[in-house]
Amino acid sequence: MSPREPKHDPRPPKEVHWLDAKQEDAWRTLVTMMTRLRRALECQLERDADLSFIEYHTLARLSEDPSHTLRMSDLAEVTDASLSRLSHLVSRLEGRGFIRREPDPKDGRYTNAILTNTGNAKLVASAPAHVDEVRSLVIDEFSEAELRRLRKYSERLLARIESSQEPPTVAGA
Amino acid sequence: MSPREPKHDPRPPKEVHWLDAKQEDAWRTLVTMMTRLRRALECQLERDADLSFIEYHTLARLSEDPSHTLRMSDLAEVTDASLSRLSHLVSRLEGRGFIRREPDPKDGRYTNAILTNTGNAKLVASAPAHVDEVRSLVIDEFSEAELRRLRKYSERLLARIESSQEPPTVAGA
DNA sequence: CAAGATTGATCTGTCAATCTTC
DNA sequence: GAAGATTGACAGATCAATCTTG
Repeated sequence: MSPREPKHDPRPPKEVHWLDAKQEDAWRTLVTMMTRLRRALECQLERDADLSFIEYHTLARLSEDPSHTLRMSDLAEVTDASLSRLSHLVSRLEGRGFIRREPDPKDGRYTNAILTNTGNAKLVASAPAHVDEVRSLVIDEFSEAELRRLRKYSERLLARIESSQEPPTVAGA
Repeated sequence: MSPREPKHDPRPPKEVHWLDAKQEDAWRTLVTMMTRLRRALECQLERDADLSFIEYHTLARLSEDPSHTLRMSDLAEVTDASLSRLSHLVSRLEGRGFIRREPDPKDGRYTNAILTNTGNAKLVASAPAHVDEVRSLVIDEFSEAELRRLRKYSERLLARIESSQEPPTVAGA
């Protein structure tokens, strides 16, 4: 059933290297934290701004560009969304008047997503409460040094994830 | 627009306490890490076991009980799911033969979710590859001391989240 | 025809009823 | 009637086409 079952492998099945108690504990705590932190933030935004986490960040990333404009594909990258998900999502935000889309005049293959005045106003109105929440749930808990360490740990995890997703290299290449 | 706009508040609008560059950086890195780690694990499980993260953990939590049985409400707690979400989810797992449900004989208000032999076999077949992934993405990156610190940080965040969700206390109570 | 983007079908999660048992 | 659980309608995400532009 498992694709990694060594059916045609002459070696005996590998012993599974289970997590020990401390590792298991650390892992579960991390998973629970990630789940609940995400949920807490989603709830705050939904309640106070009627925006999902990713909708908020879509508006936020657009607002950071001097011309309040990003290509759909770039916006997808910075929001960690697939282009398909972003396209659906931007359609909805467009329907609410927060974003509009137009083809890039330089190259019609690209679509520019543009933050409208309404969208910017929405962000400005929503940001304070959200920043308060991020502060009170995360930032205020840690000293400067701890926050640095937390960032460093996150970066190390990100590096692992990235390298695990690189296409497999050809042996001997 | 924002519910926290002090429309009828005589005090001047509060200055928003924005994040400074380091805080912003730490926060974004943490968010990105949580997003991508979750996605990496979801993908591994989907690919190797045709299970979502929460489906896997539903089977796993059941398997830890000596009688491979938990009440739906308890299972919802340990998987961090709403009862409604769990009910839909268990229906699907039941359809695949991994779980069955029966009313608690002691008290018909409760429903017991029971891991079937098929479900247990599925878990046993799926666990090694998943544990490998957790190891290679997370556990192997950190020393024992670092892992302890990571757990501690997560616990502190969890404590913040919990206390932020307590019902507001009555002043003077 | 390759890259960017959209679309539609399907699946999963959420929310607000509803049902059941004590 | 209260707690546990389920249900159905709806919103959102994913995946595999499909469409468009250069």
